[in-house]
Amino acid sequence: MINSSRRVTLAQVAEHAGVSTMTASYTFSRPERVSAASREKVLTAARALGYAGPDPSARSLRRGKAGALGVVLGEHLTYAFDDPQATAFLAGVAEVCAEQGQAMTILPVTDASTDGARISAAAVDGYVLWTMEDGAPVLDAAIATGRPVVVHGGPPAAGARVVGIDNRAAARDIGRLVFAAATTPAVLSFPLTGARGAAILAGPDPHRATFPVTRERLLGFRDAAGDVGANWADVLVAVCSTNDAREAQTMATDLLSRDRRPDALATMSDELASGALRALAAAGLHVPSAVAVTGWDDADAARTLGITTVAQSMREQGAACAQQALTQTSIDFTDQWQIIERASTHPAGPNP
Amino acid sequence: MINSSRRVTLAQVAEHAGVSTMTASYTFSRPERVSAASREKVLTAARALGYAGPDPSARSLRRGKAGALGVVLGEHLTYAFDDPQATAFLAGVAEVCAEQGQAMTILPVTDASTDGARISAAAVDGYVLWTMEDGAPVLDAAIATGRPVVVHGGPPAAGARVVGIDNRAAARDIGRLVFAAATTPAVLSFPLTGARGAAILAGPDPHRATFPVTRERLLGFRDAAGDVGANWADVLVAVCSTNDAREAQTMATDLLSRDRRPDALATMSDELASGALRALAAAGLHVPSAVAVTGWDDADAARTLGITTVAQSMREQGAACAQQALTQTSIDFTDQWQIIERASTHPAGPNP
DNA sequence: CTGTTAGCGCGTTCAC
DNA sequence: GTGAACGCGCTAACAG
Repeated sequence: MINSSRRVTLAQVAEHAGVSTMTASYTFSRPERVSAASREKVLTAARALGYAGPDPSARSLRRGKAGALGVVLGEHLTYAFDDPQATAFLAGVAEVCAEQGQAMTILPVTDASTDGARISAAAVDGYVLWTMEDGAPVLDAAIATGRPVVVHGGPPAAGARVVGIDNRAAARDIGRLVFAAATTPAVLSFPLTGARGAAILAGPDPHRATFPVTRERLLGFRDAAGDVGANWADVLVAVCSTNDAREAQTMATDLLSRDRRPDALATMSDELASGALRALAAAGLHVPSAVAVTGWDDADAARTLGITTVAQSMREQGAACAQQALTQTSIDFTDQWQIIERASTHPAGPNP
Repeated sequence: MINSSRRVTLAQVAEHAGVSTMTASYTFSRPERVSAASREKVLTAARALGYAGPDPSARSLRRGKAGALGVVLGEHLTYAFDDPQATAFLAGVAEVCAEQGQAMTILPVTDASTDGARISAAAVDGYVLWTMEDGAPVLDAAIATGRPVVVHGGPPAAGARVVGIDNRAAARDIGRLVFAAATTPAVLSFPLTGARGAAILAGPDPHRATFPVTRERLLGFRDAAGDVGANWADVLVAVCSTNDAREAQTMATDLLSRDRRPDALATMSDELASGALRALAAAGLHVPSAVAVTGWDDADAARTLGITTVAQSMREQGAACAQQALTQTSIDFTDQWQIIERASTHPAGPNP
């Protein structure tokens, strides 16, 4: 006997069961507060009427909780799901959501004019943001809702917590390693801004980068170049438009054809480093004796190809972001990174 | 002048602006229906009070729309985000959600006893399900909500649409190709059930598989074995517990050590096929002359390693699922697959 | 273009 | 253990 009308309500179920609405309500939210007999009557009535449980929106309104964590990926979603780092991060977020019984709501970002509205229109209890540019309107929109906001990798903002490693310190450390014996250091970089143009720049001001993570890493590489006595103005920075080995190979090939051929290549990902290795192999240049190379992330490729890299766990960082957004606890990741030395760099000497 | 009280409501904003609640409401949902002057007053008041826009849950309740599509991944979320096919599918779903201005709510599935409740408690307008087992309670829970349900790959269920290719037909086709010159065909399979045990079985009944996609492919391989005159009861099926090349390599090595060494290996993914190729290389067996091999999906690995495979677009299937759940349109994917012949099989002769 | 009325479906509150 | 009112915050439908 299935009720074919618009929608079945709790009140109807209660009436059908011959109990008050509240008894029916308790049957679904706190079954232990209802006598077994009443519970049975309610559940039977629910089945008879095709009632699948309390309406989620009504429940959210009344309780003041949405039961979901909002996740905003700064990149176009296509990129995001293609990027292993991003999916590892999402897996971490998802894990915590599952533990806490929360849904995970991914908020698509498309064009700046409507994004803010979509962010504030989302029925979520907090936000986790990934790869935000400086001054991203989405970040402001999230903060404006008054709900907890955690942003991975920055930028810092009043009303938002930042989770992530100290990219500058890590870049300086690995930069010293790869640049150690070099006379002509160079860098393979992520895009500096959302405009995403590929280009080769000589000693660009790191502050031109509006992606905080990229900026911090450039700053660290610049520190490292200084540490080994190189002049940053002479350091070529090849900016790739995407985190893609093929493009990195092209850019690296270009770098290697320059008059002053680089003899050390610090890159911002193992993916970019893989591309660089291919370019070096094609050019017949030995690694690390002719050119030293480093990556970032300690992805599978780094292990397979023997790339010295910065290890960090995106998955744990994703979990920490979710944790903080959901429970207001605080977890510090600043020092949660580690240099993994492999064959793509000269063995480090004793520390000075 | 920021209001520090609990929560700012539309009515408060309206009062502060000196207009009616409805004028304030229209300012946010249909700005064009409000005079510029009123709109300005409302927006100013909103800013003054720190009002970030209408409460999403209240709006959902009133409108009867959640503005979100629910996505349920049958696997533990960890696996899901690690699997390139799953992320491609999600990217397709996300793309359509973004187009339609809908959020994408991922519903974590953990233990069967509470999953159903979480499904029906989600504030979503429809469901897309991925990798469901026969009789999955989650599927029933989704259908019971009365909202549109689309399930990728099956199982078929009253009240749910199924999207996916004809796996049996595709398996039969590629099976004929790989088994063509074989006397001892064998199969490398996904898990048959959620229990996920690894094992080598001789001619198992395909209906033992409770994952519909796996079942259909086994049926197709069995058809193909019959087509080339092999006795299914003699066909060894190595069931891997995960879609992982390393495990596949182990299982393939085991297969190859058997008395009647297989001379053709049909696998259910390019990942499994990659593992098989490694095992064959290690055993010094030439592909395809000693052993022919096929994969499935046309992933990067298939291109790189020259694996004959079934090409299908998970991304498009994800998009189609979302489209159907959101707009009730219907898209047929049955025939949207294609055999890509590469070096891992003997060239096909003219069709009989 | 603006205002009034009347709930959306539920759960907290406080009685019994 | 159960029930009756009330309102969470908003917007459809209708006047005016």
